[in-house]
Amino acid sequence: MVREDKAPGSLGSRDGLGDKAGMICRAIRRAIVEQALRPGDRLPEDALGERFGVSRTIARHALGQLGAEGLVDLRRNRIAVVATPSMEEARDTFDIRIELEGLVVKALAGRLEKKQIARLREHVEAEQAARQGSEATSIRLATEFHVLLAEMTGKPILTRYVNEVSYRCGLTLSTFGRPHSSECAVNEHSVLIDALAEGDVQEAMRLMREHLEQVADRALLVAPDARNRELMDILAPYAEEVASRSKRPRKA
Amino acid sequence: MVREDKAPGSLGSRDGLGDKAGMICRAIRRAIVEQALRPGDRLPEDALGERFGVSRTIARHALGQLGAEGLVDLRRNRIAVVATPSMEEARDTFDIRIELEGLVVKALAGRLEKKQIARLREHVEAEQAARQGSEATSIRLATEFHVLLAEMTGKPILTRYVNEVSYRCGLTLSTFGRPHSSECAVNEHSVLIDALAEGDVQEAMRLMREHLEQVADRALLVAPDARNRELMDILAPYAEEVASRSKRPRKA
DNA sequence: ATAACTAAGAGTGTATGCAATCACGATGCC
DNA sequence: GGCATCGTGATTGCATACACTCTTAGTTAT
Repeated sequence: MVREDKAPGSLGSRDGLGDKAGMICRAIRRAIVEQALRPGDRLPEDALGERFGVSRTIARHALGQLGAEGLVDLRRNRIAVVATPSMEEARDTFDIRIELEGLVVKALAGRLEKKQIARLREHVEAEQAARQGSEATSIRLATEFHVLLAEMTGKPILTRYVNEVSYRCGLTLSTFGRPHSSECAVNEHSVLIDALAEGDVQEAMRLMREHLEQVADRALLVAPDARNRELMDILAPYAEEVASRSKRPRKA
Repeated sequence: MVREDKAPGSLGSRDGLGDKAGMICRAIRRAIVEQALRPGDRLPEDALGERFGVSRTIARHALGQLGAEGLVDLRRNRIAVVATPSMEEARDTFDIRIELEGLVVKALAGRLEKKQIARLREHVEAEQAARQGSEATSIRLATEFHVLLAEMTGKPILTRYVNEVSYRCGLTLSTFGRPHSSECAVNEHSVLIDALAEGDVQEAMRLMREHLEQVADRALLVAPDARNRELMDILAPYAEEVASRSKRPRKA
């Protein structure tokens, strides 16, 4: 045996964590993107460990990773919570996403093999099918479409970053977005594939940018009325009124 | 007291780790960018813990973070080592960096306050001064210039990513770059500040892109002869010849 | 009744211990 | 002499234990 393993210095499928911590990370990421976990939800180390059948050590390690990815907020001596991106951060994240996925498109346009195109169309079909199913699956599949594209570039670092910002965008959607805001995205995915297959870089770039702008708009423009968490700023005008009733029905 | 803390959902200065793990992370990052730690160098948990006066638990946590950032390679049951980016990953990283720092420039051009400009010029002066000092300091300051720019955008996520790719680029330089390859970068920093101060977005973007392309070229074009690590691909053509001598003088 | 104070419970921060795995030199075989 | 095998030390994977901090409910004083 000549020792060839996989790749010496590449962080191919990141999560260098043993495996168990990686499992927890993946589970939580998925729960977040499917909005089963929502911003502000608590993630106590004990509970996580017990739920996944591991010790607090592992759960803690996993939380550390998720914290580094910006999906959970870690504050000293405080229970970890699912991150609540600010409006500013959200806009920031989408801007970055647009640039990164621009790189993806540039790398892919005209270079997709038939098999890859088929794989993409297959995924879009799954997205179509999911529109009648649970919204959670819809959102997850939409996110995974972008991840899939990134993976096809074969560029590990780019893939990793697209992955990360995509999940963060899912979190943003969860924070600010209205329900069913990912309606028409499926068609946009479809025409994007067309452009990529045809090799029209300019058009593909334009489509991707437009698509992401629209996703961002759908996610961000409806912020004020859609959610009632972190309402510090929304409530500010009413502060005096509220001051009378001192009870706060905070969710368990 | 009304509890206003700092910012609820922002990962301001990341490293959510208690403090000690964050210390280790910062120390190792710095050591890497200063090329005191070089690709492939081993980072055993015990040794780290002892060196920093903490237990293996903390060292391990820190390594986890660095692994997530792609600065160290974490493989199960293996000693952590400083990452050795492949040529492909290196190119990849620089591409991403160019896009991200493009965002920085776009956000900054014409919007810099006098104080900020002064701060930047001050930094460039420090870079100038360091050219006569140790190369380690030069490289670190050059990296920190870009980080400083990113911070001035006030965009936390963008700052975080620029930070990460910048450090990764430092690692790339360490892997492929020739000594003294950051010679003229200082001037490029200086003219970039001019363009930013003047508010010429187009010119600033062009300068930044050109600057980074040149940094990449200096770092990557000299790969074949400068270093003899990870020479799998370089040696491929000579494989038959090499087959005779089976000794491999691997460094301790 | 309200507000400040206090004490118990909950949860994190960190160190340590043990089992499992790996690296590497020693040993034996061809 | 070269090559495979084995055993020991080195190192990681993981769980547990304890100290410290924060939260919160109960309590007392005003």
